Amino acid sequence: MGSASPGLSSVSPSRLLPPPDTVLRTGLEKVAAGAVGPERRDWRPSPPATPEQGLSAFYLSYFDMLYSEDSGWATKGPGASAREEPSEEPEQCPVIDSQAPGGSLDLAPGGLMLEEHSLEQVQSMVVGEVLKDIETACKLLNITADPVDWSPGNVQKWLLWTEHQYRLPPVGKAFQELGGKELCAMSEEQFRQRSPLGGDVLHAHLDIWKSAAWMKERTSPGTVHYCASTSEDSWTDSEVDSSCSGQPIHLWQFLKELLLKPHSYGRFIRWLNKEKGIFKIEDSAQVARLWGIRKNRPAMNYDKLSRSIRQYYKKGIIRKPDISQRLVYQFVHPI
DNA sequence: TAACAGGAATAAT
DNA sequence: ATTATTCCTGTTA
Repeated sequence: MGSASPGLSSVSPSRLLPPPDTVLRTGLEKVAAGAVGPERRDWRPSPPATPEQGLSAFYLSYFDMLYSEDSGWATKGPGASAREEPSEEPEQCPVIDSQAPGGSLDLAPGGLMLEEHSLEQVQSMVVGEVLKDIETACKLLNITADPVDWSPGNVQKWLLWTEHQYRLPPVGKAFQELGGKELCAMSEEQFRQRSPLGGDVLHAHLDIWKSAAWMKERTSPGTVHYCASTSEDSWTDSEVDSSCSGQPIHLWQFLKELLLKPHSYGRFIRWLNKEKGIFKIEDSAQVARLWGIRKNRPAMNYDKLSRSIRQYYKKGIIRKPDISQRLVYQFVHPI
């Protein structure tokens, strides 16, 4: 759990950086507004996989994290460090699934759930989580945090990932050939022109990235950020860095990174037994798609991804668990 | 029907 | 040279 708190305390944007905080917050509000907005819900979730409303899930997922295992001040339940057993429903699902189709997010104006914690606390918490998620996405997509530096290819990756992550309507080629600089220069209106359906929300997301990059530059030009070597959970988060090491990422590294972010990817892949390294791919198509985005392999699918996993058998990196189950694999690991 | 196993050729680095 | 991708045949649940 340790990875969250140091990062947050070091960022603590609410007091340090009033202006960008508000910028980021307005971005979030825009995004959240998109979720509950009146006629925003024409599009259907592109994959039939889960019935989530993309954006509310986005906002909620951060809220959810405030109570999740690796959060700093989270109220730990009775079975705090208990294992994640092979039972159904990963921990974040109840929260996300609980949203009524009407978008009853009880958290913006009234703050119904915030009696015990000040709104500011929560906000800075959310901001911190946003920053962390952006960093994860950077590693995952192999792009820089600052959108201004993006190549057209990076822009496409970001678009694909954002659509996918937040279930936006597909934007297609609307932003083809645009570099990060041009993208950042575009107004919300221009976004809407290019992509009438989700352009505004996309713009809000980009706004968040821009603000985050801005903040990052202000706080720590030479980021050393949180590399807390939380010993508590053994090898799982030890040598997964994957981005600092140079070299193209390996599939097993990629899978571990997804596994490390159950808030974001727990619906696609999750641990069945973290100690033993047993994990299950819940949504093979989505995992393959993410992998394809990461490797710039648009034709990637689970058939091919799984072939790559099978190559690990003889190398002793991944194997099938003793009781073989569909979509379940195990990292062999001598720690 | 989708996941699984693994051979083989090719591509990417 | 290693690793991943692509395509394939055949098997399993």
